[in-house]
Amino acid sequence: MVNQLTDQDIANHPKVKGLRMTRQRIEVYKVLMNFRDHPTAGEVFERTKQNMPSISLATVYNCLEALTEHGAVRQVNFERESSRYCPNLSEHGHFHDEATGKIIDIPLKKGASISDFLELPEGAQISNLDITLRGTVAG
Amino acid sequence: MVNQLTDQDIANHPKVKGLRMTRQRIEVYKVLMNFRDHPTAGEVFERTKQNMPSISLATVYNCLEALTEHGAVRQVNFERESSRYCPNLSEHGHFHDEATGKIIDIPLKKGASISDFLELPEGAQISNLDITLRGTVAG
DNA sequence: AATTAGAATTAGAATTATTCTAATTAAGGA
DNA sequence: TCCTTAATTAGAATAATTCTAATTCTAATT
Repeated sequence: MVNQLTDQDIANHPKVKGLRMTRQRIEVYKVLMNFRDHPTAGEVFERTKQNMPSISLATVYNCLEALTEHGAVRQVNFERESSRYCPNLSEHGHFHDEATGKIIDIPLKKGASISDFLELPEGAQISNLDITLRGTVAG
Repeated sequence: MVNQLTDQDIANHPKVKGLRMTRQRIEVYKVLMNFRDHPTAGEVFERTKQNMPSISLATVYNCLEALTEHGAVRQVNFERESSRYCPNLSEHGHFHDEATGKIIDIPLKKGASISDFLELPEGAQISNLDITLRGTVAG
């Protein structure tokens, strides 16, 4: 896959404003932005090594943590599999296609509210919502 | 906590019909049914040892797997924390209270459908749905 | 340009939940 | 009771992630 975003685009992206963008963090974020297939830390490591062979796995973990804590990236978990990383920050769920293994983002319907759907306890303040689906897609 | 269900109740529970209920599986299932607080495998191990000191951790894992595969129990995951186990088989989500650490079951509203809420892809067949919330409850 | 203090990176060790292995034991039908 | 199969067990192995401690980098300030 051809990269669409330059290092400058990445380093100046509004989502990373306020985070010190080192060379390594730029590479890691670039991998996530240019291959939006929900890679694991190990996969990100393999991909960043293409451009930056000296990067270490620990650094990839550190960068992913920094990006996640900063809110530039979401960590996605399927059961206890390796965490996966996703630069799509809009509210969305994840559908794991059991036939192909692909993970696809599922947008929330406009205007829909989680409280229309769940019996939330009185006074609940939701800081985080994860919706994970498993199944197949016809076709 | 005082146990409410006897071994006979447990072994003959409709949800485990068709599953060979060994002494160990009875103990494990009893722990889940009598303490409905979403314990980890390690916590189940500690609790079953009270009644059956000879049980091994591997067996607890095996029993939990057998019960889960049989559909008598649900495995619940929060990020990459230890798996937790839940004998509530009705469709529900899980709310993780960040203040108390408690996990509570969140029923789906009657009549609500996931497709009212998410833009599912054409022809999607959902085999499994997980909804996890994190936050706090006033009070 | 040099200094410096704090942060980031690195390699490798450590951790931890879970799974695997191989041997033993138990269950339940013949 | 005997027999076959499945379940249990202890301990080793695995794998993702985190930790440690040393080094290097950054960027602000002199």
